[in-house]
This record gives sequence, C-alpha cells and structure tokens, in this order.
Amino acid sequence: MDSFADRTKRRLREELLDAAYDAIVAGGYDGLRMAEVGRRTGVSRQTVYNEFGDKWGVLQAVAARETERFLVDVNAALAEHADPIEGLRAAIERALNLASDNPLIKAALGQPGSDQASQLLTTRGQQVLELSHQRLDAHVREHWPDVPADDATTCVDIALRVVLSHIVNPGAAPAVVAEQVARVLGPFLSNS
Amino acid sequence: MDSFADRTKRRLREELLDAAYDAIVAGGYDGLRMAEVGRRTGVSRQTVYNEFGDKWGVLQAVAARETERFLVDVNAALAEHADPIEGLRAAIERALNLASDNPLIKAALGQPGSDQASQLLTTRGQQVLELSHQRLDAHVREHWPDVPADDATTCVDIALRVVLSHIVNPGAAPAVVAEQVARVLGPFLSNS
DNA sequence: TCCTTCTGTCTGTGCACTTGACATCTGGGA
DNA sequence: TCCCAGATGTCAAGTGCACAGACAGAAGGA
Repeated sequence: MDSFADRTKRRLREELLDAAYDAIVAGGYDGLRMAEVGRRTGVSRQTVYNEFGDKWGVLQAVAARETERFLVDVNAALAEHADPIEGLRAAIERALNLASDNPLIKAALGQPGSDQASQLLTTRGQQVLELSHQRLDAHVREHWPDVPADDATTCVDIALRVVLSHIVNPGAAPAVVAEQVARVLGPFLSNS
Repeated sequence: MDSFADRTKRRLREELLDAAYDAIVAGGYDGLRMAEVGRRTGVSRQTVYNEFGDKWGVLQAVAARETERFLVDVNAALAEHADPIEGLRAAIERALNLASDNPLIKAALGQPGSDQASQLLTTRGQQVLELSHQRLDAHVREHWPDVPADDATTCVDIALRVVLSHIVNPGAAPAVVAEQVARVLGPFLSNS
C-alpha cells in the first residue's frame, strides 16, 4: 500500500508543483508554461496534462498545496491560546503577516492589472475558503468547548472572509485588523 | 538526460541497496532474503532480480557502494599530507580504524564460521581491489609528483593488500601497522 | 520422507510516460 | 490585412518497467 510506485507518483506530483510554483512566482499565471513545467521536472508535456488536466488545474493544485501549508501556520497561532477571542486575534494577525510575505500571493496580486491567479482569492475563491474551513473548523470545534459548533463555524467564516479581503485589499496593519475583528466578534462568542 | 525516470531508477537502486545493506548487517549473506529486500522497498521480488541479476549480485552491489564510501574517507586522509610516506601512513591508519567500526565488515566477518560475504574480502576480493586502485591511483599519480606512476601504483597495491589482510585478520593496532608499513615502504618511495 | 522456504526463471498483463501529430487561439510584424 | 510563431489542449500509437503468478530445483527441518 506504500509501494515504491506510489511514492514515485507522489514525488512526481510534488516536483511538478515545485516547478509550477517557481514559474508562477517568477511570471504569474501568464508566465506559466506547461512545457516548461515538464522540462524542469524532466518529464514530457503530456505528463503534466495527465497529472493536472489543464493549465488552470496546475494553478489550482499549486494554490491548494500553498493553502494547506499556510493553514498549518495559522492553525498553530490559533492553538497557542486557550481563549477563543485571543486565539482568533492571534490567528488573524498571523495570517495577514504571512500573506504579506508570501511569494505566491505577491505574484498573484502583482501590479500588471492583476494576474489571473488572483481570481483564486476573489471570484474563484471557493477552493481556498473550503480548504480553510476544513482545517479551521475541526480545530475550533475541538478547542472551543463553550462555543456551539455552528456559532464557531460562523465566526470562522466571517473572520476568513475579512482576512481574505484584507489580503486582496489591505487596510490597516495586521495587528490592528486582528484586534478590530476580535473586538467585534468577542461579544458574540462570549454570549454563546 | 536527467529525466524524472532516470532519477527514479537511481533512487530505486539506492533504496534497494539500503534495504539489502540492513539485511546483511542484521543477518549476513545467509540472512539476506531477496523477497524481503523487495518488500522493504515496496517493490516486487522480480524487480530485485531485474536490478541485480541474482543474490550474489546484490551483495556485490552493496559492497561496491560501501567500498566507494570507504575510499572517500581514506582518500581524504591521503590528501591531508603532502609527503607520500606520511600520507600513506595516515591513509592506512584511517582505513584500519574505519574497517574496525564498519557494520558491513563486522557482519561479513562475524563469528559463525564466517559469512559468505567475507569472500568479498578474500577469495573474491578482486572487485574491492580494483575499485580501490581506481580511486587511489588517480590521487597518488596527481599528488606524488616525485614518484614514478608505476612505482606509486605498486606501492598502493602492496599497502592495499596488507591493509586487506589486517582487516580480515587483525594484527597490531592500526597506528602501529600504519607506521610499520610506512617505514618499510619509505625507502622505496624516497629512492624513486 | 514429507513439507516448507528460498532461489532463480519465465510469461503475459497493465500502467505510465513518451513521441509526434494536429486543431485552435492569440499577438506581433511585414 | 495576412501570416506566422508560440502556446494550449487532445489524441493515438509505441515503449519500458514493474507486477502477478506459476513453476522447477535445492536445502533444511520435523
């Protein structure tokens, strides 16, 4: 069940994603070349299509992996505080700080009329939201014993959307935004 | 020329060698099971045969890799001294010390009437000698400018055989043996 | 003596990657 | 305006590699 072939398949996918990641960071979605991803990985162009379907599939896969990594970090911030409100504040601040340094996000939101990749954070943001919910809801339901599950999910959803909005369209500094959101949502969580 | 498939093939071989190495260290040549090597690597038994031909081929391949690694270290000792005699002494001492700690050698020479693997150091020692010559002659010809190439090779050959003999059948302590050989070969090298 | 276990070999099968060709679209230049 | 270069996406045929499964033969143990 963990054959050499399985590991090889996983490794191939990872290396393709690495190559695609580099290409996107360097030149955005438009600068991404299917043939180049294959060449850099030492594999044919067709193999890239076999793995991801089409070019948009490559971008989605890269974004999904990046989102997972992102969330590991954000979740850690959330876990560092027993108090829900405090955890929320820390997680939001961490997320905004991470986002501002993230090469992929920077490439997606880079100046030239905004890259098509930016749609993953806006009009096609479904995947990011769902992945984030999967990761965060699980944690929140387990560690916020005093908050009803539905309320916790609602809270996560609102915070998520606000954070996403600030990533695409920055407002105040991360710490300020985090404090703001925590203050607004605090009473709701306390009354639950 | 460095396709993903090529890298995968190399990796497969390395992992097979790792599994075989562990098996030999644990149970000697007799304890080595072709099926187990495949299983541990996540590959079929047939694939092990495809890669190495037969069981003896596995042992040879493991020994060859180990020999190469061994020689990197010995060569380094040789390179640490500009003076041929001093280099020879250091290399011999290093080789004997490494050998006494080497798990593979220990397994091959372990008590039970000596494992079949020990033949690689005795009656079937050709491969080890040739590999060693390849590595050491090149270095010696380059770094011993005052010694004729043929004399250098002769010297390496004699030292090699003495060292091999001491590995199989230990005599005095490494430092003593090294000093001995260096003293005996010194005049020959100096007269060249 | 039977039974188990391991080596070594062979055959056919399936999968994944490759190759090469092709239709289509788009932007740039003569 | 026309043409062409370069890109995406699709397809079919070819190929290499590992796998499954079976078998013979040797060795060792109950």
